[in-house]
Amino acid sequence: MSASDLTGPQSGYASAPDELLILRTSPPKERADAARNRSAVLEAAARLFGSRGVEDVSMDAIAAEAGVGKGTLFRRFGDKAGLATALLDERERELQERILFGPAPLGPGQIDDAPSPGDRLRAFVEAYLDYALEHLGLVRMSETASPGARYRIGAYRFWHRHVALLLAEASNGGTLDADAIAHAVLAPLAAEHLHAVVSEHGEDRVRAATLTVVTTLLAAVAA
Amino acid sequence: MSASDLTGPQSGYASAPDELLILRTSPPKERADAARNRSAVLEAAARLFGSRGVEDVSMDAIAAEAGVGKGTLFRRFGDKAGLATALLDERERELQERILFGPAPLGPGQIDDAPSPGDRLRAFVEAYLDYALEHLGLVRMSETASPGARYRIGAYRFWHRHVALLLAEASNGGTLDADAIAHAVLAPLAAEHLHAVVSEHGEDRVRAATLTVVTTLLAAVAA
DNA sequence: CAGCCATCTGGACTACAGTCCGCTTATGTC
DNA sequence: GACATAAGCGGACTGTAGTCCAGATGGCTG
Repeated sequence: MSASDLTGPQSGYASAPDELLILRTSPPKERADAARNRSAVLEAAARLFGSRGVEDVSMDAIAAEAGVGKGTLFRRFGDKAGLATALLDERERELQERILFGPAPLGPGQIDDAPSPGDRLRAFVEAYLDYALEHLGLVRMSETASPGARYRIGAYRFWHRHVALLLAEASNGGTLDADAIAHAVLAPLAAEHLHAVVSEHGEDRVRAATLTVVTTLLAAVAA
Repeated sequence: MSASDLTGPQSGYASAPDELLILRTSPPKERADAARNRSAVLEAAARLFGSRGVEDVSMDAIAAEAGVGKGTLFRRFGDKAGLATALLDERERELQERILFGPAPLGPGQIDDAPSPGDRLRAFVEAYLDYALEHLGLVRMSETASPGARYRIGAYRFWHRHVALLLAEASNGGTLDADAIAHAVLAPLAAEHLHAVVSEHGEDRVRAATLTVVTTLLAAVAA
């Protein structure tokens, strides 16, 4: 679920632009008070996360800061992971659009500068690391606040499909279980993993190591 | 911490046999009542986890079933993750010993049948998957019950060191950041990841995909 | 055996995530 | 403008992880 909340007018839209057309039916209008509360919550959450850390802010505190009841907060965002996801929504969407429509090597580029799938995959890993490391606290909360959250949110499905498609393309007809291998490629991009490893080795080494693994995989797959 | 509790007589012993000698000082004797309670808790926990699932058993329930107070439970095992770790202790230790001292290709073998580091690494991944998939509920609890738990427990350090050593050996003097890459290799072995991917693709595909990634990495590293 | 004290005990207590449901209010209709 | 009704609201409530500390107890020492 990468839409900014669970019940707003955009609810039901798939997270990825390439799926935008699927469910255009009946965008139910959002009531004025609902809209007011929604933005109040998001602003309050951003404020609190900024001043104390993401870890140290309770849902009660957010509700109080926003001046709404707890029930409202939870009905709107489902749980803590959903709230984090909503806050990340814009950044995430932007990255997804660059991947789908942007310039090479991250995006498909133009006909005359089409990048290789391998280049696109490496570019994806770098861009994703930029995104995740910049907002690590939030991403981590969105992935771990409830068990299994990472694999349920729509964004993960998007990354997974993207990686699987590129792997299949790179293998060029080889018998490769692209779906399953894509999960393995995404595993070291989990926020929990990044958090632990970055604090041990620093961002640069983590970036380099992740790229090494992906690059060697691509080399073997293309052969 | 792979010892079976936090305060018992073995506390302070490092988890891996190759570190056993480091801290032999003052194994404080465990009081009889403490020992009784410790095994009561472990038995109660095993019983409850077996009958309901690991997810659906609260610490209160375990304390009640064991006939001890909550304070005792938490002082002994730290938190839910620690309790799970204690329950896994024996199995984990056994695997660690096979790795350090057992027959090839998982262990170092004898002088005349010494396996290659690549073979040992593949054997490790297979053996670890056997272990983790067999006890997935418990392993998952031990890794996720508290945030960052996976990377704090001694067992992870052991697996990491083992993988890093094998990678370094396999690269045969190449300039390889074995420590950082070892983390990336271990990422798809996280219980949370296994849980999600196995329920999507099944054990066989997950095993195959993980081995594919490791194998391609080894091929590139050795070259 | 008596006394001392470190260790251990257990349940009351806090804080937090998440649920529930009776009440309020915005909005479309006549 | 009044009404009907669906949508939304919020705070009381529940269940759980984890903390704390006053008192009990086991095990050493003389």
